[in-house]
Amino acid sequence: MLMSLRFDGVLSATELSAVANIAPSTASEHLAKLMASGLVARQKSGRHRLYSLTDGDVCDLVDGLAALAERHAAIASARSSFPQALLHSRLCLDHLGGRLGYLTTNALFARNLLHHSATGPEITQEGAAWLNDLGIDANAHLDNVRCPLRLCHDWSEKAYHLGGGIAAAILSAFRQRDWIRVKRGEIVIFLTPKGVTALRAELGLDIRQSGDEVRT
Amino acid sequence: MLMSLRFDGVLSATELSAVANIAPSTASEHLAKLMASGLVARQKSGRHRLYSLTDGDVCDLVDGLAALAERHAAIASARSSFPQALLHSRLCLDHLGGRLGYLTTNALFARNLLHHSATGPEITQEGAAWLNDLGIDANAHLDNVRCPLRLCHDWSEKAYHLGGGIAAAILSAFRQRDWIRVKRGEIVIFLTPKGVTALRAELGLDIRQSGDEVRT
DNA sequence: ACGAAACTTCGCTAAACACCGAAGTATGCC
DNA sequence: GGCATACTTCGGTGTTTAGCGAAGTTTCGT
Repeated sequence: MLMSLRFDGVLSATELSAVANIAPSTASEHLAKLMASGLVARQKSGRHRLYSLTDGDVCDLVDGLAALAERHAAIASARSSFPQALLHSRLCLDHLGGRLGYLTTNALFARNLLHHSATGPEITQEGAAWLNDLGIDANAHLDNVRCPLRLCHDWSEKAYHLGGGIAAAILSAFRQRDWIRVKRGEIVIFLTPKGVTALRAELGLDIRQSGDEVRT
Repeated sequence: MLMSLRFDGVLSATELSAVANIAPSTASEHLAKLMASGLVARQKSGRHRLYSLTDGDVCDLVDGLAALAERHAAIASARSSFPQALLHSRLCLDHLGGRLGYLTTNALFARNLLHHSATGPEITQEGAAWLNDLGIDANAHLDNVRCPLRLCHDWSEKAYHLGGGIAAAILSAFRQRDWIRVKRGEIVIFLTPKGVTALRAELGLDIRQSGDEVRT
C-alpha cells in the first residue's frame, strides 16, 4: 500500500484494499494504524477518503525500503535457481511485472495501441478499442483518483512496464480469461497454454509458459 | 538492536540481547532473520559473533526510521500530557535518557569526572574512582567490543547524554541501588525518593521524583 | 426520501510471532 | 583434557496479529 501511494500519490481506501488484495475492512484497519503512526495523511473528498504519504521524509523511507528489498530480491535470485519464474512473470503491486510485463508493454507501444506523450504513456484510438475488447473502459479510468496509466520501473528487466489503474484492469482481464493464474498470497504468475496462444494472437508475443501449475 | 548497531558499529550477540532486554536465544533468532534479509552482516571473532549493519544504505534506512519515530514521539508528546514522565526520564536503548540523562551527563562533566577529548568523552582519574564506588570497572569496558562511552543525541532535551557500555553499566548500578525503577517492557523511568537524595548527594542534581510508582 | 456506495468499527477465528529454557556446537583458557 | 563462555537450534507456550463478514455511519445520486 505504501509503495502504491509512493507511485500514485493519492488513492482511495477501496483502491488500496484492491492493491493489497485484502478486504476493505482490513485495509481500513491498516490505514488507521498508518495514520496513527504518522506515515500517511487522509483527506476527505465526498464519500471518499483519499490517502497519501504524509511528506517527503516518508517517501524517502519507502524508497529506501524498496531499494533494499530490490537488492535483496536480486541477490536471492542470483543465488538460487527457483526465482526464474519470478523473473519471467510476476505481480508488481497489482499489475504485470517481470519479463511478461515488459514484453506486453513493449508490444502495446509497437502496435501503436499506446504512444509516448510529454506527461507519460497515452492510449491511442486503436488502444481504446483494444481495451474495450478486453472489457475495459479507458475513459472511466481517466475520471478516477488513481493515476490511470504510468511507467513503473522493473528491477529485473532494468526497463519499464505499465502501472496504474488501467494496467491493473489489464491484469484482471487476463486473469478472467484464464490467460494467467496467480496463487493467492504469491506474486509468481503462471501463464496458461491458452494465455500463450492468446498473447501471440493479440500482441504477437513470443513468450513461453512458466511457473508451476496453479489450481484456481 | 539496529539502533544500537547504528551507534556502536559492531556488537556481539550477547550485547545485543542485553540491549533489547531479551534472552540470548531470542536475540539469536532475530539476528538470524536480519541476516537472512540482508540488513546485518556477521563476522566471527574467536568465540564471538560480531554483528554490524551491512552498509551505508541500511544505516540511512535506520536513520530515516529513527527520524520519523522521533518526530512522531515529539508530536505525540505535544498532544497529550502523559508523556511528561517520558520527557523527565526514560530509557534510551539501555542507558539513561530524557532530562535525567541530560542532567546526569552534565553533572559528570561539571564535577570533572569526565572531560571532553578529540575522540569523545573520556573518564578522568576521579571519574574512574566514582565509577568504582558504583561497582563499575571502567578499564574492563575499554577492552570490550562495544564502544565504552559516547555522546548520544537526546531528542527531547535537544542536547546530548551518555551512551555506550559504561552508560549502560551506570543505569544497571542505579537500578541495583533502587535509585530508579523501570517497568519491564516500558521505557519510562521512575525515580525513587532514595534516588532523589542519592543523586543530590552524589552529583548535586536538583531533580524531582516523577513517573508512577513501580513495584519490582 | 430512498437506495446505493464508500468507508469504518466490532466480534470473532486462525495463523504467526516473540519469547524462553534446555540441549547442542564451537572456541578459549587453565 | 576438562571446563567455562559464546552462541545457536529446537520444542513448547502464550500473546499478538491479520484477516473476514456483519452491522453501523456518512454521502451521493435519483
